Amino acid sequence: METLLLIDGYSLVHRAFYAMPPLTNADGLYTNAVFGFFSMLLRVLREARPEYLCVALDAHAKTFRHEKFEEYKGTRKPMPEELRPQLALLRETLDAIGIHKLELAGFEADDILGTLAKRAEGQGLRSVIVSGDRDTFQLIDAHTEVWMTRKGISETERLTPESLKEKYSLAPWQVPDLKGLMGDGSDNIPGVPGVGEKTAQKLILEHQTLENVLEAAPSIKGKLGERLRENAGKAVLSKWLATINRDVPIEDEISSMRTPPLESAREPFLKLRFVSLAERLPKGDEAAEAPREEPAKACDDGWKAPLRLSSPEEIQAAFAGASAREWSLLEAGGALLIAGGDGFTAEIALGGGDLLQPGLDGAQAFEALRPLLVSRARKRVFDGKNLRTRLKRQGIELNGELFDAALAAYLLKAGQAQSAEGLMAARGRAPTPGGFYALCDEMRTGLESLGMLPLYEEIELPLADVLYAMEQLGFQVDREALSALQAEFGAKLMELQARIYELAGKSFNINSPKQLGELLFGTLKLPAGKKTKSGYSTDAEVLEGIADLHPVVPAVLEYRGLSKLKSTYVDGLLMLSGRDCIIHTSLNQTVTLTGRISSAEPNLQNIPVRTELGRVIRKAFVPREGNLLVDADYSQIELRVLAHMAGETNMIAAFKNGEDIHASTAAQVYGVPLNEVTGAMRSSAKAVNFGIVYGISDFGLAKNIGVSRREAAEFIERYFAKYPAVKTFMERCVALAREQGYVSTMFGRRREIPEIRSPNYNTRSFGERAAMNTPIQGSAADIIKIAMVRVHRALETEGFSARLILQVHDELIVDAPRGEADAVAALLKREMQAAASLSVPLVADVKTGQSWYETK
DNA sequence: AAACTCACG
DNA sequence: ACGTACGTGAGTTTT
Repeated sequence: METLLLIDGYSLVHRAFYAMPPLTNADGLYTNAVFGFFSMLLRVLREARPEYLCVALDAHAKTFRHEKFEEYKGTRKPMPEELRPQLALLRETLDAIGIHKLELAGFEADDILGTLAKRAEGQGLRSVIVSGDRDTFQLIDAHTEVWMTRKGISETERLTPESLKEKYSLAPWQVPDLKGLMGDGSDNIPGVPGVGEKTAQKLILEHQTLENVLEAAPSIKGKLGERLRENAGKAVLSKWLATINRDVPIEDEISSMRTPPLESAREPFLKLRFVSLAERLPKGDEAAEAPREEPAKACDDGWKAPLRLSSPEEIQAAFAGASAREWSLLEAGGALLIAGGDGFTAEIALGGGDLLQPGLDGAQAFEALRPLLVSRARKRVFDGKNLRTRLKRQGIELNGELFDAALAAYLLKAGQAQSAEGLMAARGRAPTPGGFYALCDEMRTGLESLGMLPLYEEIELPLADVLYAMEQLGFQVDREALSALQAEFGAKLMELQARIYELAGKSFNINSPKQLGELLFGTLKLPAGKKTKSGYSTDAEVLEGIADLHPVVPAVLEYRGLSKLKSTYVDGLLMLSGRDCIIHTSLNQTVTLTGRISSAEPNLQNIPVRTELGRVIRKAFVPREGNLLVDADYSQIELRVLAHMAGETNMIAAFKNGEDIHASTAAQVYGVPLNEVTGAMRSSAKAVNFGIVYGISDFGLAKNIGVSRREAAEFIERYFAKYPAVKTFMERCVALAREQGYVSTMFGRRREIPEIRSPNYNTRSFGERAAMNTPIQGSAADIIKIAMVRVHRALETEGFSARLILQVHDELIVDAPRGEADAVAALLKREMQAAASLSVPLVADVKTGQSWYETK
């Protein structure tokens, strides 16, 4: 019988941490917990010899199932500083070895273990669960053993139904009942106060279930009976908390969790300086070579053993007669992995400094590969935009049609940590050249079966080239204007600082929420508003609430605003613009859960605009010499998408008539003619429209517009009465997410929403709002991506030298020669409005200016 | 590394 | 009884 080994990752890492002396490696990194973990894993692997292996992790340090009992958590010790970084190290190392790991927001590792063990049984497998948590005893059955760590991690005790009965006089299913009575301090399960292990065991032995115990409580005498009666509710909840959920929506198949060859742990171990562990791995030539070929065989793709190339000459010779029409090219694990469609594979060790392999540096390797890179052959890569950027620096153009595994992986499942090694590991492939080549086939098939090939081929893949061009071109800034602002803001901040110290009667760090809170709510005794995890909140909302009570408060608000502007924007932009006065942002295509792109280093999608003080920063964003900025933004694209997707005739009519949508909503909801809508009415209608897009809740709306929750609820009700199709649409989004586990956009993009099935109210509610928001935000993102590809192509084919330089979610910015500006403005408007055909018009407004400030 | 705050759509 | 608006990235302080 085949075996599935299931590891309770964090439980063991914790045990290992406290069991091992606090070792650091040569780099000063704490690695004791990771070392202990793998030491234990190697031992268990030798004993269990599992065909399949999976490490379950809690998605968050905090356990969702227990959030309701925050008040009991006072006693929980915070995670030691030496441990926290090791959790990331553990994940990395698991990925590097190719060990399947699983974590799911909203579910604990226990739940994942329980679900997989149940599934394994259905597939005729035996399971071994390794954990330090006695909660897992409830998972024991005829096909499932639990191996409990002993004496730290140096031993494990194997538990079967028989040994559990013998040792604790307990059947596995009674474990939650027992915990319901005795509680569990380490897991924040309260239990019944005054009932410990011994009493709980006695009670369960006598009555079998918790419910029976409580039923019998009235006739139990003395203090014990009294406590049971008083804490019945707590006990029932504790039992529920201790019950492991065995129906977690896990997508990964057990078949994808093949135990990797132990040899693949050697390099990661050596990297961590775990020399003794590396030596415990199976030695000898047969062990070193066999696993290299085995996974390729398992993939049945007929790969030859990889050529190890270590000099430019070898590389050139190896590729001189290359004939494959399609290739894969991946930098991973310190090597360049290359496979050809004809079965050829090669590995080029990179990095120069490795102990085992001397290796070339990346630039040398790419230079030697130049003929292949510039050829028209098709290429499978991971993150083509990044590869292009790298190659550009050494003057190599990447030609040929690409398959981009990073984009494919993002479409298949947004939000999972992205690395080629991780992807291969998750699908049970060894990190070999052939493994990557085949992975790309698998992902393409995956996209096809989900109907996402058009989204991939017609939107994301061409968009990557557009984004590459935008990054390369960059946005010009007026450094002198920024320097002037730097001086101006700096001087003003000095003045404000002096005034604040005087008003406060002492000097302190105004940027420190802690010190500011002590001043305002301690020394000055001003009324504290919200609290944060660690003290009083001092955010703008709170400060505005007490601004009239002490003159230092408005001064602090002003200081805060100015300080933010100076450090984030003025100083930050000056630092990131070189002498050429060009800022190159990174436009990331695989970050957001909804399909938007994001901008970083610097983020040019959050340059101030809402206040005049901040807006002046946009005066420093200018076109190139002799050019103008042409800026076009979609008008109300999300609400138009909503009207279309919901098929809400009332709202569609308003858009068709070219009405001011917020005023129109106000007229509907307040039941007055359009011309009698007041500013206040429009403004609250606008807030409701926003709320709808975000996944409405009366609480959120009430907070935003400052009315009672009841009034907000009535407002929403009236809104839905006037726009019934919107209500139906929202309900359908939530229902779909619950049933199928994901929601979709107009163009077939998917977002998985596991939170919607969480037992935790907050987590679940979040899932519901995400289910309502994502189709809207995501469809709008699809549309502007289509527009970008269209605009980029139109500019090229129509012979303009104007080019796109930035996107800000519903806005496109083009740097255009003066003479082209009017034609480009028309082109932008035309292409953006034609990007999608909805049941409402798509409207884009275009403005031209000498700076970004002027285009608003 | 995490918390807090705040800039944008 | 509970308690959040959706999606991002960055600077500063604190742990």
